[in-house]
Amino acid sequence: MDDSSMRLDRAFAALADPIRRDLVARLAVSDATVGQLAEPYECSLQAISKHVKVLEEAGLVTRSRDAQRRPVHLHAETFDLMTQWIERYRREAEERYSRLDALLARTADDEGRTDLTKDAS
Amino acid sequence: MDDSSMRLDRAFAALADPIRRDLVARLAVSDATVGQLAEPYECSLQAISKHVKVLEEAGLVTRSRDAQRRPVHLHAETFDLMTQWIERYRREAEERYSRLDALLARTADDEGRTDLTKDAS
DNA sequence: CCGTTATTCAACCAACTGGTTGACAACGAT
DNA sequence: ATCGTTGTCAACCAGTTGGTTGAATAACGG
Repeated sequence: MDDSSMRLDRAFAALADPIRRDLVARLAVSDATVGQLAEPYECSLQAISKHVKVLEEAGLVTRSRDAQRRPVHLHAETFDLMTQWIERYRREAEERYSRLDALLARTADDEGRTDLTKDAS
Repeated sequence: MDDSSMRLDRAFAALADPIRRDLVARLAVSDATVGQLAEPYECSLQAISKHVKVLEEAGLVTRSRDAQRRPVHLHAETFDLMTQWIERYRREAEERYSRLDALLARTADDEGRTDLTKDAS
């Protein structure tokens, strides 16, 4: 629904592919064109072009124009968004684990459904 | 190919869905059973059961047994793996951006293909 | 044993994804 | 103007995903 949710959808989906993660890793070293990016892989140039497009629509890279070349650059901002989302819940998970809260996990007092992992009738 | 790559595949793919991210957000507050997790959504319980399975196979949650219930807990470790991956490249992207390295981006001296965004014949 | 609760399995379906090939567009060089 | 380079678009295909429903399993409470 929400816009930042769709951005996260696309960003996570984009990185859920080893080739695209590899592209990101290589772009961290240096900007590159689609042709250069495609070179090391067995697959077609078109396939890589698609991958780059996915990364671009996810906001993970941007592109400029230089003659017929369209160099690709990493775009930090969206990585930041992802980190923030993950870190928020990683921290919770860690804290709850270290406090052994898991054993007393409880909420549910708004509906018929009352107990959680332990009985409480 | 590599094992940690597959883990990242599954983890990123798992979070590329708003329902699953919502499940994670709710599990950060408290552990819960599949039934409790399913309640707020319009869709079937089975669908949520599948979502939880995806999260579990991605290593983002673990489950225990308590009678017929199978409470779900957040598992920090995999979040950590993701953060580390992302942060590594976010940092690069940011540094390169602030140094305006983008303008001089160059590598390629190992093959016939020589120049990048600028000519160098 | 039998019923209830909690959850999963199985089969199916529509939509999406990652790959292919072939044609085409954009630009620079000649 | 035409050619080579660089990249995209379009159509297609196989495999995966997210959802459905209905049946099955697991664990407890009589």
